[in-house]
Amino acid sequence: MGKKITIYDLAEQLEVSPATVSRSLNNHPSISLKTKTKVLTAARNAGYKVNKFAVNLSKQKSNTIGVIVPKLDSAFMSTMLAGVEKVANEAGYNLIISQSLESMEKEKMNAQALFQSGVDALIVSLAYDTSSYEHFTNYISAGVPVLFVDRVFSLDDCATIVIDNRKAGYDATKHLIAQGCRNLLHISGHLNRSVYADRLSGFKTALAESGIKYSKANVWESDLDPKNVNELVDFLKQTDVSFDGIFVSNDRFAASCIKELQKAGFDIPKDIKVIGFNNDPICELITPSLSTIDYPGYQMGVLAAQGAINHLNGNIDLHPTNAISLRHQLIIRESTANSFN
Amino acid sequence: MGKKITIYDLAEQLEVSPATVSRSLNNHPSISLKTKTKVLTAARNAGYKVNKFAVNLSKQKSNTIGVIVPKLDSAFMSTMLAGVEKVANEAGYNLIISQSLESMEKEKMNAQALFQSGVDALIVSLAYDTSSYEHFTNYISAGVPVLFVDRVFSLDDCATIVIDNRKAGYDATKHLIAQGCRNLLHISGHLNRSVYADRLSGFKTALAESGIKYSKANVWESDLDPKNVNELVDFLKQTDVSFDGIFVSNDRFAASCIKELQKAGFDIPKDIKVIGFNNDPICELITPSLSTIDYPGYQMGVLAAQGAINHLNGNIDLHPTNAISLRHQLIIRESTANSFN
DNA sequence: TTGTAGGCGTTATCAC
DNA sequence: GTGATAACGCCTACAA
Repeated sequence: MGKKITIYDLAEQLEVSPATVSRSLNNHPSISLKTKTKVLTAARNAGYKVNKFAVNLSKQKSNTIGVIVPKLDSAFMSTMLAGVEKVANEAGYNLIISQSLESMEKEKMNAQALFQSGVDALIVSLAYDTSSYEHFTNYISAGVPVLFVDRVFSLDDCATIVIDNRKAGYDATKHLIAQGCRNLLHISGHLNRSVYADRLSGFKTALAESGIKYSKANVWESDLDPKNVNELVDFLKQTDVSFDGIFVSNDRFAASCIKELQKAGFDIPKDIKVIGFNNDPICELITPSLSTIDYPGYQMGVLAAQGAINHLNGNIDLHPTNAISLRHQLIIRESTANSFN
Repeated sequence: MGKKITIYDLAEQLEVSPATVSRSLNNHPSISLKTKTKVLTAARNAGYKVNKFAVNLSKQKSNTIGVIVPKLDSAFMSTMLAGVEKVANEAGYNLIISQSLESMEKEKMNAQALFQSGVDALIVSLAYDTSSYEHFTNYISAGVPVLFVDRVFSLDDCATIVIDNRKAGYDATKHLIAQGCRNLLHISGHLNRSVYADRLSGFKTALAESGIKYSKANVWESDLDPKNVNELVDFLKQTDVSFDGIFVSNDRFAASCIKELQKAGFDIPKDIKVIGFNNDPICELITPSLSTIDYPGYQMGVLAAQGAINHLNGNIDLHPTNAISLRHQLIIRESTANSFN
């Protein structure tokens, strides 16, 4: 454990001032090539490492971006984060990632901890039950940019990276209808989350457009936790309505539904067609394979990080609005097929 | 954006010294309750927030633990990280999480970035192809504790949190044998990773114990990326040996295998029984459901974080060795059943 | 119990 | 092109 060597040590050794050393290290324009290289080699030989703590204090910034996501264990989040990380690292930023585990309380704590630790920007995908945004106001009033991805709040001061969930919900529903479904059920997440509210809205539009009457009985609001899939299946077994098409706002839950419905004697897709959302790898592993909506997690991460960094660099965002919307795609598989062998 | 308020501001306002303010804020023992509360309330009213940058510089520590994992998108990693986070947060530590995406190069870069950013400890689960540990030596020589979880290096200076993979591999194999399998194939990850080497070792032991001859033909070394499952299936279709039992070192890959084998006309478990590893949620979603080995991700995370923090607090570790091994569990499901309806 | 003053390692503003 | 020197905000001997 060689003792830390500082710019003062180098300065002394080279008989120049600490300022010169500092400037050389950061290749400041007004420094002669000669001294610069002299300093650089000396630094390398001495095994000099900048002390980030000092840099941070001096510059009052951490070169760190905080990220809060509901859970880490989905392919969507993983790729989204890979996108964020790529851009962030290239720009010299570190990431502090934390998961709210779908709880607003935890999200609050994380937000506070990240703020305390001095992140330069915050990227958030909201927890299931987050209902207020007070835990972000200190960021906003401190001028720390907050960007939302996927599960967003629409705050004037914050950018959002989303897809057109209304259209996606519409597309999914339309597909079910095109496959002959008439008694549709939409399994939604918490309607506080705009992603779910928007998908429901698209669902309604599709029904209306096809002359299918909508009532509250067509929606099942859920926390989308596979643990609770049985409540739904019990309901489906009892209900008078014979649903023939289900649009689930989440692949994992859709997969569980299918499995449990099969256990309960339903034939998917013959009796009931099912479409999910996310294009999680699970879609291709279950039987029947799951139709779904695909959307670009990596891209969303890239854009979020770029947005943050642009803001930090003081670049003017080119977008007139601060909401970026990406394209989704309907993926048709077996679970919505008309005849499935 | 109220301007930052510092302990000097409070000191001036209260007509005490900055030191007193500092001590009150950190409730130093030698400070009168009266002044302490006075300072505390004043701080609250003024909306005082410590400046972590200054604290870090002063203390030369960041109160941050770095974590590097291969990928974030598995249930195992997510729960492991939840365990780490719980313990870390309770002890006042933040987490910087990054994913190596199974690449040693990325792992190196991450390790370096985290070191630069001054983490107080590092928790690592190694990438698929990591073959050297040079990128950790600067930690060790700087006295920063490095702990490995699950996919570990056995370095003298580093703690490891693992399960008994040898025994787990043995148990999985024994189960296949007990179910009547005689021509066994083990699909392993990279044997550089001790987890996989150990499971293979257990596999061999089980074979030997049951009087089944082992040859290299009984092992298929793979990167366990579901994208490459077809190579395996092609092999299984061509080979003369009619394998009747497969032990896959990873549930996701096992799930893909099952799906592809089914497409190729194999009946699972009738023709071939399959057991995986991890107890990923996927196990219960595929058909047939997947037998596997369960192991305690959350616990492992907790222990890793505790180990790190104990070290940082200078507590003497109670364990005579620095390798902690946790218990695993065989989970029997349909994919290894003798008669499956 | 409280105050003083130096240190933590860099950066940045002036001068020269 | 380079050098002093003052921040940056907090901690902590050492004094009082």
